[in-house]
Amino acid sequence: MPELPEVEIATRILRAHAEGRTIARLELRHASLRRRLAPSALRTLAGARIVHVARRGKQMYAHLADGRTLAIHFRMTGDWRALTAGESPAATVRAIFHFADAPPLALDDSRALATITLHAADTPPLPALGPEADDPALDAPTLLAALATKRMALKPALLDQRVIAGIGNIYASESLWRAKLDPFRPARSLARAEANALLRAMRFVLARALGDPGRYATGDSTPLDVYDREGAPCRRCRTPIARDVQSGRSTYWCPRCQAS
DNA sequence: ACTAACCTGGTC
DNA sequence: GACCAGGTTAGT
Repeated sequence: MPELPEVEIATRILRAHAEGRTIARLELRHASLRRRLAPSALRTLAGARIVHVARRGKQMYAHLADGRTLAIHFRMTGDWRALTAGESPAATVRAIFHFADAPPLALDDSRALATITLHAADTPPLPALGPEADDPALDAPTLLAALATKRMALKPALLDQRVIAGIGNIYASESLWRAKLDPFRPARSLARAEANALLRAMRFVLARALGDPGRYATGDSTPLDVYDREGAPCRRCRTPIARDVQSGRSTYWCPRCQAS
């Protein structure tokens, strides 16, 4: 489930439930989470107040009143689930925020790959991330400069969070289709007009997904143009959509519209 | 620059 | 039973 639009919605859920609240206890129900947050660190969270919830790329941050930061990353399958007091959580619930002054909030993550990490006040959380796709300071020359440092093909380069934070496997393919760019071209081969088209395409597909009320919950959602559509006709030219693997990830594209 | 690893669950 | 999955990182 989680690519950037889903993480943005999830961040809003976390904010609504946790911002301004005091943590009574963070319960970790999976060994992989306990490995990253030792019991001693976990204990220091009792009584901590969450003053601000933010998102950077696919990462959620809960900033604590004492200056520390809890970083939550869903990775492949996470989602928040509000629990009613006393409700017994599903087997796929890997962590539960118990609040002193609000109902509990559970991290439901079937694959158990999500991470929760705690960062000291003077330690900036986690890896260097590139600009957000919607950052007004991000323009074609900036994108070109980031891509110029890469030797790999365009599509895997877009998955590097240092280029643009938040672009995942689905929207990398979707953006390249919309911009009519060949995913296999060297990342450094883009012309400025192409970088501009790519930037606009990324902003369009992300905004469309974020505005789609059916995308996060179950039910109808805007159909994707290429992702998971191998063999189906291209919505522009009817050519069958192709699938290949780049850097171990599926790439979907139209061999005709996206030929270089 | 690719592969394995981290994990579980759904689908063929 | 085998293969696939929206992410990231460590190792080769």
